[in-house]
Amino acid sequence: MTHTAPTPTRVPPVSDAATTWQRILLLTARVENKLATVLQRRHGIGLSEYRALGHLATSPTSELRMQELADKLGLNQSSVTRLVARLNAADFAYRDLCADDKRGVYAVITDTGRARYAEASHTYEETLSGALEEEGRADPRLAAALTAMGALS
Amino acid sequence: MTHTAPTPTRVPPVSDAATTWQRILLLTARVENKLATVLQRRHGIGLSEYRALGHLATSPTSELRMQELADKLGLNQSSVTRLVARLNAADFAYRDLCADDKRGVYAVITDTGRARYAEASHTYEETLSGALEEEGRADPRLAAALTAMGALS
DNA sequence: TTTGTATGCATGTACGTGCAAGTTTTGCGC
DNA sequence: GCGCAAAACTTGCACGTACATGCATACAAA
Repeated sequence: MTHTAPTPTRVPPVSDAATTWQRILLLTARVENKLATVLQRRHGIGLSEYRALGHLATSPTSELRMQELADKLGLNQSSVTRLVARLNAADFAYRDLCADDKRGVYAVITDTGRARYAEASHTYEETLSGALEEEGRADPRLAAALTAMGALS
Repeated sequence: MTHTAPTPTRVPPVSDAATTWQRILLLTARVENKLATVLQRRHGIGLSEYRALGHLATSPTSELRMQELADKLGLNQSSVTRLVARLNAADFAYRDLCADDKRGVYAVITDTGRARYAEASHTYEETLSGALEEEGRADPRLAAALTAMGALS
């Protein structure tokens, strides 16, 4: 008889769902990376900063509670505390205490912040749709999915 | 005539592509978070560790060059240096020098690592498909897109 | 061989984020 | 009114990652 090597654990095969999920993650990583790089180079702001400004700028009152902003960004409270601190340091936003609920804090966008966002949004939109089109060309199945979701026209 | 407030910059509307992209990001954040939490709680390993083990385990030689691993994971080379160091500390992998190219380093999975991956993969696969189904139910357009890509059956 | 350049990693450092703990305020039951 | 849990933030700390740099090796040209 032949020697049997000390059998290493059999590893179950990777499912289609997991494989596809990996593709999705690599896609988002590439796109997010490109967005971050371009935004930083051309406008000197990060991705979270940009998106925070976007939410604040499109708020009817130009302000948002910290927790609201956290939810919209998919970050937690403490991250938003520091994010708003950075925006404040750059004069893109300031903190304002709620009169009615003294626990609450509003993040309010400044005109400077609004202007910076307006400039950057052109870059952001262009870069995003460009990147998505490119990804779509490289993977027709992805293109179909993105179109179905409204990210590609 | 009426007073005109000091006109703040007009902010261009957010495109459909950007809105959809945000939905995709929030989706991936939720799913990745759930995966990370469950994997950490039930098996004591992080997401990057799990995926690295997966790539190593499914490699025909049970090993990968550092840079290869970085590409597959969507991380950069320095992150992988530290990732493999963590795997090494946990006895899930070890570093092996290439004989032919003395610059090169292989990350090699151990039987312990392979076993841990095999255990965790059940959890991972279940959690992933569960999360995707749930997301799909909450958003039919997303369900269609995920199905088109092969992530949902 | 020697020189110059590229490749493959490792290390120092900085940054953004999450978690846990702490503070202040609110609201509720009594 | 009083106590007390919950809510809204902030802060300390640790972790994972990226970028820049450095080092050793490989390769090509002279």
